[in-house]
Amino acid sequence: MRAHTKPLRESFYVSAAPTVYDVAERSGVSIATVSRVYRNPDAVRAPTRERVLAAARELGYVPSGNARGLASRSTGILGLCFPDYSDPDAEAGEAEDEDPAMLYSDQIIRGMERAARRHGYALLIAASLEGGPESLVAKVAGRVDGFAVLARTVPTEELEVISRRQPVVMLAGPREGDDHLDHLDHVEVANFDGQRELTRHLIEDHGLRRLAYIGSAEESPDVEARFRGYLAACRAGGVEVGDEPDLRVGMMTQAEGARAADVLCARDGERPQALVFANDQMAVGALHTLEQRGLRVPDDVVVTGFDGIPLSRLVRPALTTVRQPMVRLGEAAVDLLVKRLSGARDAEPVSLMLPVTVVRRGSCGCGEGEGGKPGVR
Amino acid sequence: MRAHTKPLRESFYVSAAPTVYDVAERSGVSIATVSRVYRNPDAVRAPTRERVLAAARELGYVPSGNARGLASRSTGILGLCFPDYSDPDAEAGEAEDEDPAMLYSDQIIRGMERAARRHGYALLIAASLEGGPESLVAKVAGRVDGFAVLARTVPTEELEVISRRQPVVMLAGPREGDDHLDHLDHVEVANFDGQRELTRHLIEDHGLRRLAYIGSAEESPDVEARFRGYLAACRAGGVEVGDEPDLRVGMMTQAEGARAADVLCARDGERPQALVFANDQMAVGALHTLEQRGLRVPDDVVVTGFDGIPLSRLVRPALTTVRQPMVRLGEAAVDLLVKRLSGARDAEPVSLMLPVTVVRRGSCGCGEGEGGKPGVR
DNA sequence: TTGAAAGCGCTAACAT
DNA sequence: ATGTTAGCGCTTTCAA
Repeated sequence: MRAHTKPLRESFYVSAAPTVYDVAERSGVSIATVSRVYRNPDAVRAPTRERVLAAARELGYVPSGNARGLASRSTGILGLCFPDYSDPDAEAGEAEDEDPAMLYSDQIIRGMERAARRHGYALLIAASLEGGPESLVAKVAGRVDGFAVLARTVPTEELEVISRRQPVVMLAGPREGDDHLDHLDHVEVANFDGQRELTRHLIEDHGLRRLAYIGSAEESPDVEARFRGYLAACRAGGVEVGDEPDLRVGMMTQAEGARAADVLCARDGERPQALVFANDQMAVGALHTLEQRGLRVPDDVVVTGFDGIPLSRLVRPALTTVRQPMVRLGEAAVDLLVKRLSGARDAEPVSLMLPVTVVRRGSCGCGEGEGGKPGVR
Repeated sequence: MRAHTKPLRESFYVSAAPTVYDVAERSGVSIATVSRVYRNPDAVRAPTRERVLAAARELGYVPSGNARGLASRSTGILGLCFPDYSDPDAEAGEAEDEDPAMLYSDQIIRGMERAARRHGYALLIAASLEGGPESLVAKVAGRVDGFAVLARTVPTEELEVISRRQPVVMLAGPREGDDHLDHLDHVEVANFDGQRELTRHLIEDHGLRRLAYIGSAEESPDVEARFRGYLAACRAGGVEVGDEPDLRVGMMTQAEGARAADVLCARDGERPQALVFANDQMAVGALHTLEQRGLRVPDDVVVTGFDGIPLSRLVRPALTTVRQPMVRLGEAAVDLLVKRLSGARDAEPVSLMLPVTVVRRGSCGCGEGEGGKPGVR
C-alpha cells in the first residue's frame, strides 16, 4: 500500500479529496476493485460492491475526471470553440431577449448539447479570448475527445496540427480549396442555393427586375456564397447585375440595414423593387426605416433577409428569408465527431452541406397564412 | 530520461499524441523546462523558450488538460448540471424558434458562459441522464473547479457530499429549510415578490376584484412561491381567495393554458376579470383561445403571465408579466463560484434572491408604449 | 536558469 | 473475483 494516507478529519470542509486509496482502505479491498466498481460494476461481487460504495459514500468520494481521462485516454466530453462575439452592449442592461449575435452560437450550442447528450457526452464550450502560447483551442483540445470549431476561430495551422490527434469538425465556414484543412470534417449550410432560390422566387414568381443586394464589407465566405447565389439567379433570370453587391455595410446590424435602405431608396425614380439583404438583421432594420419613410412593404418595395432568426417571423410584415438550420448544424457536428470517435478515425473526411429553406412571408408579397402560429399574430 | 520514446512517424494520422518528453527531447531540454515554457514563460530564457516552442510546433504538441488538471489540481472549467428536459417534440422538425423549455436552461447557459468567459473559465454543460453509480454530477464534479446545479437535478445527499470538496451553487430551487444543503451558495429569483406585485397592480391600479389563478399540478417550489405571492396580494387588497389555485394544469404549456382559459371563462356570468397564469406559456395559449372565443383582452378579460420570455413581448396584446433575469442567474452563479475559488472557500454560504421586474403591457390594459422596439410592432 | 525526481488519482494489463 | 503493478502526461519542489 502506498503512502497515500490522509487524516480523516471531521471538520466540514475537508482539504484533500478522498481517492481510490482511501476508499480501498476503508472497504478493505484493493484500488483496482474500487475502480471496477465504477467502471464495470458487474465484474465485482455484489457484497464487495456494496461495501465499496458504502465506504465511498461515507468518505464523500468522487472519482477524478482528470485522473480518469489521463489513464484511459478519453474524457466523454465534446467541445465547441467559437469566437468571442462579446459585445459592449451585452454588458449593459437587460440583454435578455433576442440578441442576434448570441443567438447564432447559442443555437449551435443547443444543437450540440442535445446531440451530445443523446450520445452520452457532455459539452465543453469556450469562446476564444486569446492569451499566450496557449490558445483557447489548445486548452479545449487537451480536455475533450473531439471538438467543433465555429468558422475561422482559430489559426488554421494550429488546427491542422491538433486535428491530427483528434477529430475536429469545422462549422459554417466553407472549406477552403487548398487549405491545410482538407482532412477535417466539415459542415456548412447551403448559402448559395438558398440565396439563389430566394432570388429566383423574386424574379420569376413576383416578376421583379430591379433588385439591389446588400452585402458585407468584411470578408465572409458565407456572405460571399450568398451573393454568388443571388448573381446566379439574376443571370439565370435575365436580370442585369454587376458583380459587386449594390452596397456593402460594415456590421450587418439593424442600424446598418436601415441606413442601407435609406441610401438605396433615396434616388426616387430608380428605386429598386426589392432589397435583398445578406441577413435578417439588416432586413429588419430596413423594414423599420421604410415604414417611417412612408414606403409600404411589399407594395412599394420588397425586402428579404437571410438566416431565419425568430425575429424574422415576428416583424410586420413578416420577413421573407432563408432559414438556416443552426440547431441541426450543431447536431450534425456532434454526429460527425461521434462517428469518428467510434471507429471511423481515418475514414475519408466528410463534408456536409445542410439544406436551407426559403421561407416566403409577407415582406415579398407572399405568405398570407404566415404568422398564424398560436399566440403570435 | 524515461522510456518515453515514440516513433516519429510521417503518416498523417499519428496514433499517440506527443508529450512533454517528446518536446523536451527534440529541443534538448528537460521536461521541466517544457512545462515552464507554458506555465510561466518568463522563467525560461528567451532562446530556450523559442527552441521549445519550435519543437512543440513541429511535433504538434498540445498539452494534456487531464494531466495538467491532475498534477495541478485545477481545471479552469466551471460546470452546469441541469435536468434532461428532453422533449419528444424536440426531436421532430424545426425546433428552431422559441421553445420555452429550452429557453429556460439556455438563458442560464448564456449567462454562465458569458460570465465564465469574463473570468477566464470555460463551461462544461451536462444534462442529467441517469446511469449507474456514476451520476452525472459526479462526472461533472470530477472535471471542474466548481459547478452550478439547476433546481433539484440531483439527490441532495450526493450534492452534500460533493459540495464538501468543491464550490457548488444551487440555482432557482429555493433553499430547503432543514436540508443538508444549507452550506451551499444559492441563487433564486423573487417569485413571491414578483407575483405579489403583479397581482397588486391588477387589484389596486386596475380595480379588479374577481381574479383566477392558474397554477401547476406538479409540485414546483417556484410556482408555489408565485401562488403565495398572489394570495398575499389578494388578501392585502381585500380580495376574497381560497388557498388553492383556481385551476392546476399538468404541463404549463400553451395548450394547457388555452384549455384553462376555456374552462374558466365558460361560466359566463361569473367569468373572472383576470386570468393570472403561473407562466407565460399558458398565458399566451389563453390569449389565443380567448381571441377565438370573441373575448377581448384586456377589455373583457385581463391576462397575465410570469417569466418574461421573448414571446411575451411579441404576442398581441403584449403580455403583462414578471420578467425573470435568467441570464443574470447564470452570471450570478459564476460570480459566486469564482469568488469561492479565489480564496473565500469557507466564507459563509451566500443566498441571493434576484429581483424580478413586473412588465406592464397590453394584456392588463397598460403599456401603450410597449412593443416599440425597432423592427417589432 | 535548468534538471531530477516524486507524485497527482486513476485505469488496465497481468497475476493470482 | 480480486490484487499488483505500471504507467497516463504534467506540475512542482528541491538541487545544481
